Amino acid sequence: MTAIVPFNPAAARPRSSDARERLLQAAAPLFASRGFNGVSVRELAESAGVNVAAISYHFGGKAGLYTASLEVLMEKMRPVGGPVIAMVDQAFKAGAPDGPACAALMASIVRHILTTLLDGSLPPWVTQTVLREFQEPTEDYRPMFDERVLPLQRAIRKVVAAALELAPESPRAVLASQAVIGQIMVFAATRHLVLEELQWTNFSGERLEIVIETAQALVLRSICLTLSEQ
Amino acid sequence: MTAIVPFNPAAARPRSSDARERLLQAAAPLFASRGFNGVSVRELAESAGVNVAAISYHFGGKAGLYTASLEVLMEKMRPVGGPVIAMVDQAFKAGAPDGPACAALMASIVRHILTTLLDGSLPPWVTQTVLREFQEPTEDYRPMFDERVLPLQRAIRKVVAAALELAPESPRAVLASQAVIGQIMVFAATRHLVLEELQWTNFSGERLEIVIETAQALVLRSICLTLSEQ
DNA sequence: GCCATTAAATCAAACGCTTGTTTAAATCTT
DNA sequence: AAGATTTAAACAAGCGTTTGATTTAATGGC
Repeated sequence: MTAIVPFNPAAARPRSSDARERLLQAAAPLFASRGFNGVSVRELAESAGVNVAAISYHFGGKAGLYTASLEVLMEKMRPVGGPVIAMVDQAFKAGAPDGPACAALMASIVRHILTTLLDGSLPPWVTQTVLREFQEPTEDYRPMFDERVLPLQRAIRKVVAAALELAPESPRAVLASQAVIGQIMVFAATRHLVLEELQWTNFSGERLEIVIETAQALVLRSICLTLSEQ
Repeated sequence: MTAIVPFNPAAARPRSSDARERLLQAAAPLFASRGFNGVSVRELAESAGVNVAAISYHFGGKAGLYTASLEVLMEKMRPVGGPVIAMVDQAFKAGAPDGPACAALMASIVRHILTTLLDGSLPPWVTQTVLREFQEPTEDYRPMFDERVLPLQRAIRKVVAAALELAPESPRAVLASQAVIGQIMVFAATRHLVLEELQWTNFSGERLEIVIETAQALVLRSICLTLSEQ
């Protein structure tokens, strides 16, 4: 009569708990491609090779599994924004950097974000889910957004504001940095369209380099900067 | 036993067919905010104030209603891309325009797109649905994409390629135009985030003007152009 | 002008099926 | 032996769709 209540995700798990891990791994790509309502618990269970009841048992229900899979997904996003934030903090440690330093910094940011997003090391369903939550947030998403996405936005805005000599909180700085973010993220958001248009199959190697160089050139020009080297 | 088969959308509708119109109007916002699987037929019917059976009767099923509502939605998108394509065609009638002409043309394009997307005349669920289909296309969407979105992309690419003196089919032109499209569309895609960040409630009047001017400045600089006037 | 005729549209109710969840027995692990 | 885990089966509720009767609106013969 009383429900078995083991679903404490943080608690030390006494056994190997095979099913839990298998579900967590199988769920994310399915949710990513068809959304929460587009996937049934039976499909999730079958894809993970476990019994349907395992979902309620380990996660308290379908919604709990979604939340948990969203958390592991956001963890995978850490290498995208983390280094960028660190780089910006470092550069601004001794006051706002000058023009050439800003240019070099922004070039590194563009390269790092596009590399981590496009080079294939990050599973495609990660960006897929983040973009979905971006425009149609579930309530679970908000804290992750505040923790992961917003600091990245703020970091980029600092650089843009410095380059354009604007106050970081001014409307123009907010809008300009949003435009810059759009310039970069569009390649992740429309990944398959770009690949189709160029008749490419992926962004590896030389092709990624072309994307990065083109994006760098446009981003830097848009905020009145150029790379001084050569 | 044989099904009544009146669901011919194009055929002249003999009667007023109240329910059909009411469903079509109620469905789009619901589908937009929660997706095809997120809305039930009973909810659709109740929201439209009609009987559940009306959906199967008039559209052949829930999927048919979705397709139909996607069509009226794409029709609402016509004023966004249509004039842009016309403007570009006009400007390129006598060969590629020179620098200043390109700058003026691109400035007009940015102004037109941002105005139609943000000034509130277009219901918010229109862009919402388009962006959703963009990254998670249903099969109904593809022909509409080819008809509406692709020509707009091509038109913008022509201008970008002309400004950067690249062949319109070259990878760099494709990528650069995609970055420009990202600069513009990011304001529609992250509409609520930008509003929240600026503590605005909408993009009307003076505020829209700031957005347009900022976007124009960044887009033009990114493709090596400036407005000659003043 | 009026009333039977006919087809379209609407309706409440039920259809078969899938959904997410729960149960209680069986199986593992220590 | 005892608790954690897995299992097949069943659960109620909701799903999209269909049914057959009823209402509505235009038509044609008189």
